[in-house]
Amino acid sequence: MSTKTRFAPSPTGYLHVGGARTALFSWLHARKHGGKYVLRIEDTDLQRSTTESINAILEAMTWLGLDYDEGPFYQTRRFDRYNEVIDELLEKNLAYRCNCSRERLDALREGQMQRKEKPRYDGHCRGQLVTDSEPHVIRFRNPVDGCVIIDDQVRGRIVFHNDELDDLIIRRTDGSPTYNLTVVVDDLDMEITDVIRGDDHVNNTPRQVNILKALGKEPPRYAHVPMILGDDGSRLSKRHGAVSVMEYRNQGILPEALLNYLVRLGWSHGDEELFTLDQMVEFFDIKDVNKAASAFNTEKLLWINQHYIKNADPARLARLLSIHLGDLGIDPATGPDLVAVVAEQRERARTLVEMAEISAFFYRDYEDFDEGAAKKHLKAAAQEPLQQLRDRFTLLDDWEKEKLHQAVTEVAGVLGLNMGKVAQPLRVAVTGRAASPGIDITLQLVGKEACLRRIDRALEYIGTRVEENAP
RNA sequence: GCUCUCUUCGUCUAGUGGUUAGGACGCUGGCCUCUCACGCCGGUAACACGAGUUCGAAUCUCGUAGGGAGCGCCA
Repeated sequence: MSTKTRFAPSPTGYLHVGGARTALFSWLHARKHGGKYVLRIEDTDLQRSTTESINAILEAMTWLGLDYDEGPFYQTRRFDRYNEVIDELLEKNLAYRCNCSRERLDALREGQMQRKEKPRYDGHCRGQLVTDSEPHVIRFRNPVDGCVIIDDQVRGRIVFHNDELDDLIIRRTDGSPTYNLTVVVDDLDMEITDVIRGDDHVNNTPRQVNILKALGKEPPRYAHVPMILGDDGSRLSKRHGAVSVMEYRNQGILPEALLNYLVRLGWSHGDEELFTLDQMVEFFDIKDVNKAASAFNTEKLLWINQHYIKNADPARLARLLSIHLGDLGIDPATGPDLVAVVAEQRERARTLVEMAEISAFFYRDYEDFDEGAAKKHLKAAAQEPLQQLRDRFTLLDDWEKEKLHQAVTEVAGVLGLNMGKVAQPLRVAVTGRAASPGIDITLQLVGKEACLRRIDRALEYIGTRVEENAP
């Protein structure tokens, strides 16, 4: 049977990075083996499932580029099928009706807790005759002895003793099927060969295997991948910053960077850090995934993101950047060619948001000088060089970087100053800050008119500052 | 509490009985340089602990400690 994996999120929120990594591993495993990858929405919890969540998850999957071959399937549309299986189990006496009240169940649990036992159903209704006409749930008749052996592809062999397990509910009083039943049926019907999921499901696995055995079916291969922790090693939550995949997009992270970061969390291939999607497919092996949970490190994600920004197609970056410029209220059509700006800025930004921020001055006059930069560079000593630069620039018709570079060099030469003494005040004058791309290309892209205007503004600033400091 | 499980630099990891315990991020010293960044060269820092097994243990075994997950008419 050819390989088939699935990603089965429950639509009770956005897609978070842990889910995304599980999806990536499943996707890679399927692609690696030339198999199929299916998407299934586990929406049987009618209370908590929302269409907004479904859309958010689909959007995130699309953004990441984790395309699926089948689905999305919705469990809520498969209730008839689940009932069919439940009825079959009931008929074969592999399941039974239970009318234990919540009160009895609560009392049972409380007693067990007090006796320091593992809380579980005591099988009270196993031999009881409960009719169809009264309110009841259906429980699976779990084997009482023997054990379940799971040869997990990442955890290795795990053994569970049946006497640790109880008779789980597979159909609620309201007639709806429960998770452990629906996964089993779906994975069976969809012919899933490899179940790759978070390791919070390890303890459910023996129950699912027992249901499978009762149905006379072979279990799939399992691979339980560890969780992702926050920067501080505790469970990942909103207080760690972004956890939603789409939030990373909003913060200017490239999807290939997020995928690359995620694949290296718990998996490695020698000393390699950077992988294209094709390389991931080539080298990935679910058996190489680590067992221990790993902490999400934003610094490293930013480093990887910068790598991809540096190497991305400038035209594509320009398209993405224009969105972030728009967030700043800037229309890139009103200034220099965005692709040219990107070419200069892409090795200076770790995210597209950063790139937008450091590129804003190309499109509009800065609000104020950066305080430290102005203090350091816009002082009396800068007056003369700036004035001379202004004079030369005014006469310059051919506004391109070679000529501009020449002008700056000449002013430095004439005044007997090194380049820094001339270029830095000029940079602060033109960009408002102490850091920017090379001064010549910066001048060229900002444009003659804006440069002259901003130099005047800087000269004015220096003028008032000199006056104030005068005795 | 019970069941399952995890443990190499701050972080992600390589390592499968013999290594100066390697790489990457971060931090840091330097080079380059008109600034920032990129790039390049260097530094920092780890086998949780304790017993075994062995000539030899990060690697095998058993404990201990610490962490995680599960124990729902949630998924």
